[in-house]
Amino acid sequence: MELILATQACIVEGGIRQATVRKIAAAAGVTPGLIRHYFPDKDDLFCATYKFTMTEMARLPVLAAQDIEAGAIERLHLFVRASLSSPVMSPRHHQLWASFTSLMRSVPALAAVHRDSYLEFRQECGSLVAEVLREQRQAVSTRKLDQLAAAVNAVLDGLWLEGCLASDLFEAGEIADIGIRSVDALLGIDSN
Amino acid sequence: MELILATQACIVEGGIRQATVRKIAAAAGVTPGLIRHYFPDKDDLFCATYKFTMTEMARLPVLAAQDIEAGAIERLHLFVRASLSSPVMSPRHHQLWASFTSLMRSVPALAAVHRDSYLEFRQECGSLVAEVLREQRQAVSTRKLDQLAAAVNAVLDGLWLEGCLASDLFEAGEIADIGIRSVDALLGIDSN
DNA sequence: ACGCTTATTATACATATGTACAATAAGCCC
DNA sequence: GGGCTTATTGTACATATGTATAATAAGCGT
Repeated sequence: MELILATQACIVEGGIRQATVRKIAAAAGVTPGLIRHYFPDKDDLFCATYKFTMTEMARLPVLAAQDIEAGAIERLHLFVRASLSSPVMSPRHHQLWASFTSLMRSVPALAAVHRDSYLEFRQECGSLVAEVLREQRQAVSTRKLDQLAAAVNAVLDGLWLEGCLASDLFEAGEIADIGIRSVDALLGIDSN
Repeated sequence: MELILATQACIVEGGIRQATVRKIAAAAGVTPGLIRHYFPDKDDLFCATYKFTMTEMARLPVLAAQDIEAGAIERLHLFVRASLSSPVMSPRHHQLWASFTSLMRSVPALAAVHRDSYLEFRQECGSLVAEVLREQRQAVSTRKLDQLAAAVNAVLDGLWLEGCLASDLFEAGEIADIGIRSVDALLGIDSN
């Protein structure tokens, strides 16, 4: 666990390139040899760190959407706002995410982690969308539902990217506002 | 130019990690020393390759949107479809894009390239959106227009990501269809 | 043919890097 | 406390890697 946090720190500070076994060990306050005691090789450590990071990132939005008091639309809005606010939306998380996705091609295990977390997040989008539509007494085919989930997921991903990398172009909370309005538009909800 | 193409090939094949000076030179059919004759260092070669790649990717969508015969909405649709179809949307381009963005932190010059191409693409979105709104006699503030452009840009980015990485989950052309419907919804256009 | 610029190679070097392994320290159960 | 498992270190190695530089070939205008 210490090693995973140290790996995150190294990647955030200098990107994948600088995240060497030695630097990670130094950041964790141990010697390089220890890493191989816990992980068969460096890619395995990266894989564990990737998994941890994705879980960490999905936690807040999913938690926000579990507000049992709220209605479906409100829950979706909470989910969107949590996804498009700090700390989920941050240069730090983008750096981690980008670093790992760039390794998918050379490390198949990382591709599997990505696929898992992607499907999980998209399913969360799908559930929330489904509840909203049910609340609105709107019946749609599963295919249309899947497509709506993909679209909602896409807006969130895209705005998340913009927010992580160009937060200076937006005011505080503006991206989340755009996200909520966009999702409403996608689902045909009349905002205001 | 040969070197830039060789760099692309190496990154696509094995990711940034395997894109070493020697492998790039081998792919280009030259010796490693030649690279330093044209580029001060490796990061500079990466920078040039990134710029080339982004230009390459923006070409088709921008070209498609220049159809002078078509109306504003149709031009926007052509733009969306080109952005969300092969070859713009492909594992190849994703691998290139992901590799370079993961280096932004450690190579500031790459961050500048990213910022430029991002702003350019977003502005293209903005122009197309503005024309559609004008065609619809819909007046909006510049701020709202910027936000709409950001949202359209986000949907395109997000769907592009999904399509590059999970094309097996969609049928041919389905992502582009979703994109067009989503953009229509964002702009309040009644599809069909 | 000459001279100059550009293209290209060959070789070398210092260092960074992932990995391996034997040795030592620490924790813990009986 | 003895003995066993686990945690941790130190060191070594083979190799990959970016970079530097001198030497050579090629192109080309005059």
